[in-house]
Amino acid sequence: MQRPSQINSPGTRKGRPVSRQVLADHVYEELLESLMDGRLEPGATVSIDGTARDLDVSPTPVREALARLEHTGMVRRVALKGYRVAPVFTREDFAELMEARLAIEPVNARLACARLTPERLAQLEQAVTDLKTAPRGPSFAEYRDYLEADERFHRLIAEQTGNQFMVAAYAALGGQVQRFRLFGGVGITDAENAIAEHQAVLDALSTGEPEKAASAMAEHVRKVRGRAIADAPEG
Amino acid sequence: MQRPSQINSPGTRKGRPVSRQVLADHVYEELLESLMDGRLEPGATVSIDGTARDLDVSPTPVREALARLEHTGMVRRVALKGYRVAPVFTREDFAELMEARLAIEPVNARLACARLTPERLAQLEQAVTDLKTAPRGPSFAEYRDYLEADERFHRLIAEQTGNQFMVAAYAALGGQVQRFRLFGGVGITDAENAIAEHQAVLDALSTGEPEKAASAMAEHVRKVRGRAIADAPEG
DNA sequence: CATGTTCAGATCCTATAGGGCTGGCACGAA
DNA sequence: TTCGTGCCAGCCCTATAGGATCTGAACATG
Repeated sequence: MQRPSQINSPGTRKGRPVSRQVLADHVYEELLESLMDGRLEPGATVSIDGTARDLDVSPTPVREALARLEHTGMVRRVALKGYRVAPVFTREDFAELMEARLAIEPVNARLACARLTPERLAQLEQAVTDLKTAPRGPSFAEYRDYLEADERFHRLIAEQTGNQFMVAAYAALGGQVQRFRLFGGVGITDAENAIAEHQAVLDALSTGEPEKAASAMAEHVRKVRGRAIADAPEG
Repeated sequence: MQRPSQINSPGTRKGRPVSRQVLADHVYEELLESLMDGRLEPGATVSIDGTARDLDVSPTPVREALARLEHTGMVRRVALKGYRVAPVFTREDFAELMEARLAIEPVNARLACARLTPERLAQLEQAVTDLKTAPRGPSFAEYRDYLEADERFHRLIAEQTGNQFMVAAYAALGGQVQRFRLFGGVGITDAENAIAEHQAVLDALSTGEPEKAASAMAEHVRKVRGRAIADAPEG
């Protein structure tokens, strides 16, 4: 084997990392990052052998990583032909996503309200703070942190429901990823408004008002949809 | 290679099957069936090499199939330790599932109502018919068709929303599978009631009443929850 | 008896080899 | 010029080999 043990080199076995890494995990994260950074554009083919060469591993772990990615909808597979990055996000896709978020996220907000713990609340506040302080320059890289904080806020609320299935349902929307893929299709010109809306949701949660949190979340999603459609460069 | 080409043997190349099979797909379906039939019990280890031997294939396609299954929540993986069938469905898990279904399925029913096509309606009617005629004997095998028809009904409604994300969210609930895994935890003693409730949803859909369809679906889920809790053998 | 060590078999994980198919290019014929 | 044919490189897919790691049992030690 060419790469004996970058992971867990024999000399450093003290305490042992809680969750050891496997090459396929590394490949998975690498591919995910490429997808979110836009280095892999929608429609591009993702060659198994090619990716293996790029990352200097064998095709086996790449296959495993891609099999997992396929289930997220980020890449699509055609038997005996290989993987492709999922096609571009159309306006209709966006409308569908917002419709689905509108069905799920207000419920999450309501449920989260009941089971909110102080430390969880602190995490939410941190996310909103990060939203406010994140740079918002013109390039993609400068929006990365903003988008990450945005996604983190919504994901935290899903997790705070304490309901594994609501988390799974939220994750099925491509939470983390769709947000990134939207960039380019609809620019982010609504930061100030969006921050205020997040703050409103947070306030309702911290004061323990479930219905208010739900309606604030619903309003947020609706407004995001409205602004995005207004900003959409093509029709 | 031991198994030269069961698939696409060179002699039979006429027209070519539209979607050729790959060994990993076959393994995936085989494992899924084992899981649903209960041959693989919750908590049991799923050995990669062992499965490969059983199915007479190499470990490579087995790894790929398991990587896909992991993302469905049916099996869990621990790095360097292997895969296990997901633990048993507890009462709390069940409560969470119902809570999530209550958030998602009525919305699906409402959306489906708007976009219902005649052929789609026919498929729904077929599902309800199958529910009525399926055998309901004492053993698991005799409930298979019933459970399948039940799941099909709900999945069809999700698909009829025309919203890919609602379909994904529904699928995230483990639609197909959780139902099967419940067996043993909560018996199916409510067939007659459940059929009537399905019929009510179907009626509302066929007469084009979105709100009525949504409320009928909500009532159905709530009643399923109620009956299951009443039937639960342990608590 | 309790606890730590050693060892062997099973298992996971990765690399490599090779078969089969696909797509593109060159080359030649109409 | 255009079309058809053959070749070749690249890719997907599966099998196999072997190193790394885990597990459980036998064994030794306090």
